[in-house]
Amino acid sequence: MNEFTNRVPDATVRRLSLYLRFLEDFGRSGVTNVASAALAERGGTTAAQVRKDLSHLGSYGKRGLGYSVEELTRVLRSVLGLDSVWRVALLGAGRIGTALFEYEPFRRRGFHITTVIDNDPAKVGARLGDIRIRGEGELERALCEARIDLVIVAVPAPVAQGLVDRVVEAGVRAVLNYAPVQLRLPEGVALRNVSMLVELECLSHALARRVCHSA
Amino acid sequence: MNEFTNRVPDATVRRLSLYLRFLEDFGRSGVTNVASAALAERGGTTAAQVRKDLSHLGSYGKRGLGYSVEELTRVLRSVLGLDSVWRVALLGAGRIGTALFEYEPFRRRGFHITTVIDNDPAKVGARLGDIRIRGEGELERALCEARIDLVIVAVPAPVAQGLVDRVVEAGVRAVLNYAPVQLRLPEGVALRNVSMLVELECLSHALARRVCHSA
DNA sequence: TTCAGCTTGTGAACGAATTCACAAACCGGG
DNA sequence: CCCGGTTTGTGAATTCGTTCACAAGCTGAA
Repeated sequence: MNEFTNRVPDATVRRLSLYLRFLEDFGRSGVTNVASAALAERGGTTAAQVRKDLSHLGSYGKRGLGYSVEELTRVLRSVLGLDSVWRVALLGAGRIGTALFEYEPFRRRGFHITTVIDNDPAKVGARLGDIRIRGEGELERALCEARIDLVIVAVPAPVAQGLVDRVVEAGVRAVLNYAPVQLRLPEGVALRNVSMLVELECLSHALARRVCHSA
Repeated sequence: MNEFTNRVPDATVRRLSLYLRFLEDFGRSGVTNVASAALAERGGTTAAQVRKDLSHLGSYGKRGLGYSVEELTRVLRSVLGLDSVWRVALLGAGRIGTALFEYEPFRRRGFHITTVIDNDPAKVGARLGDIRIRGEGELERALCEARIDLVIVAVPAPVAQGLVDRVVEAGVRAVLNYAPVQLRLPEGVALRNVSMLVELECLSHALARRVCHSA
């Protein structure tokens, strides 16, 4: 199974991201080989699942031995597109936006936020780290000048769709959305939603049902 | 199909959370009835999906008419456990923790953060909003006094597991984890992970492989 | 070399979630 | 009341993801 013949299922990609983190930990601890069972134990899944996931990428394990931590780390980084730097623009410099901007792991993984946009006149011109916050009017120019690959949306829900339409028009093909709206994008633009509320509400559902059952 | 006979599939619960948001919007716009097709259009899914999802809760639609916005809103709030206030503790008052603390929609939905813990001596005693930040040593006492239902973990990865063990020991049954680790919890405790990195890495995978995913 | 002990890679079985397709139900008008 | 237009609720079919089970392959030791 060649890594270019088949697309990698979505559920698998999410786990690859976890495996990579575990591999980096193993590497730091000086472990050189790791079995599917060890990765599974660490990630709360099963050895069969790990092997099936990795089999989508090709055949990088050695029977009887497991996987080379170094090699598999390299392969995962490549499959996840982490061996180049991605130029990222942040839309919205509010609480969430600022927290994301300052989130160290992003930069460590090669996601460089080089552009920040906010439509609050009080913020335009101010600095976030060493980036000057630019106004909404400069959106297209900023995206183009900085050759942005990916946009993080952290603006209030009502203005998100309008901004994203312009972002897509400007040629950006990947959007990470923190705004609590369902964005509509044309085919060919990758979208990922991170909803603070959805996960919390899943938990409250679990809590509420549990109470019911024990009663 | 009665709402207490069957458990609601996980994938469905996540969508219910979205539907609720749409219903609230519809309600504000004065719409009184809504068809599955309208909810689907708004949520980027299909009418059949919406009906299947809602059928897990019971039979609240009227054929030929659709769903009563008011009634369905009430039902969803109830199923998601949103008609009571949940007492929430926040572990970690760093960038992420602070942003979460100030995230308005949490409070609007009945998630009240009444306790904040941080192990940085410089922060202990300081205030976040009108809450006094308490030290790690007071964890158990604070959880117990405030009768906490749910904990949000926003501490650095290395200390997360240790804290969560104590939280579970203290009787908390739901954990929302923002730390980039895979937490291990006993049966019966609900866990949800929000990973800033996983979603971003899915996008970079899509960009690198020229595969388009939507979510 | 051969053997014992592990561990991978993968077809096949299984299970879960989504989509399809249509009978049943409802409304308003004539 | 009956009919035409509409929309739900749901079995059946399908697609997608996970788990099982085992042959094949590697290592190190004798």
